[in-house]
This record gives sequence, structure tokens and C-alpha cells, in this order.
Amino acid sequence: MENEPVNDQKYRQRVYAIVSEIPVGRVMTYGQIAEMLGEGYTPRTVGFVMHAADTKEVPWQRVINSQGACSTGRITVPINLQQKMLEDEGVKFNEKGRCDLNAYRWSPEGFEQEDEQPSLFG
DNA sequence: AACTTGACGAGGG
DNA sequence: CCCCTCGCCAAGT
Repeated sequence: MENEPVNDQKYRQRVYAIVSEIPVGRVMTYGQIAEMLGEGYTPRTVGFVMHAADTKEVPWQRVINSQGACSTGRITVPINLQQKMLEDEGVKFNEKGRCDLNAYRWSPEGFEQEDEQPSLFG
């Protein structure tokens, strides 16, 4: 069969495609990605997919949890590797291992989040 | 085919 | 602000 299931890309491919678009020094949360994928997708699933991601082809380190911290903990990867990689890209973490999402969180065009900051018009 | 687990997230205490 | 619980969906056993 010639027709590739491009339109039926597994959610994995979609997740990888999104993650691959995250610029250096920027991050996205699992929930944010799940929201982009649409209904039927949850942060849980995104995390599961990321676990199987090719660490050589995907900037997996730029995906963190909603608290601004690395969820990798001590699982597939040596402790603090993810945070270390992000710090190397310019992302600052505090003593609690959390970064300022308001400053580093990135959204692709068409998926910008609403401003949480109040209007400066006063 | 059913049950358990998991790189999450929001809400309540 | 930290800790615990429930909900979510796909994969592995």
C-alpha cells in the first residue's frame, strides 16, 4: 500500500513532531501538548509517549511538568540529567528544581496561551 | 480480554 | 507551600 497513514499518524508521531518544534532554551508541559492534540489525549498519555521517545532524535528534555520541574526523576535517565541539559540551554532552576514556566514556556503559532498577566492599561 | 502501571494535572486538606 | 487522592488513556503482562 502506497498511501501512508499520514493523516492517521499515531499520537506518538504527533507528540514527537510537536516536541521537535520546541526551540532551544524553551519548554513545554505534558498538559500543554495534550491540549494541542485535542480531546482524547491526556498529559498521562503524553508522558507515556515521551518515555518511548528517541532521546537522540527528540529534544525530550524540553518537556517538563506543570510545576516547571523535571519529571524524569531517576527513571530512564541519570538523576538531574534533564535539568542539567536545560540549564545548559539557559533555563534557570531554583533550589527546588523548578523553573519559571511563565518565562520559558513556549507555544507554537496558533496555540498561544491567554495572557495570565493583567492588562497594563490599568 | 482484564488488571496494573506510568516522564501528568487539578483539587482538597 | 507540601501531601494525598482521583481522573485520564495507552501499553505491557
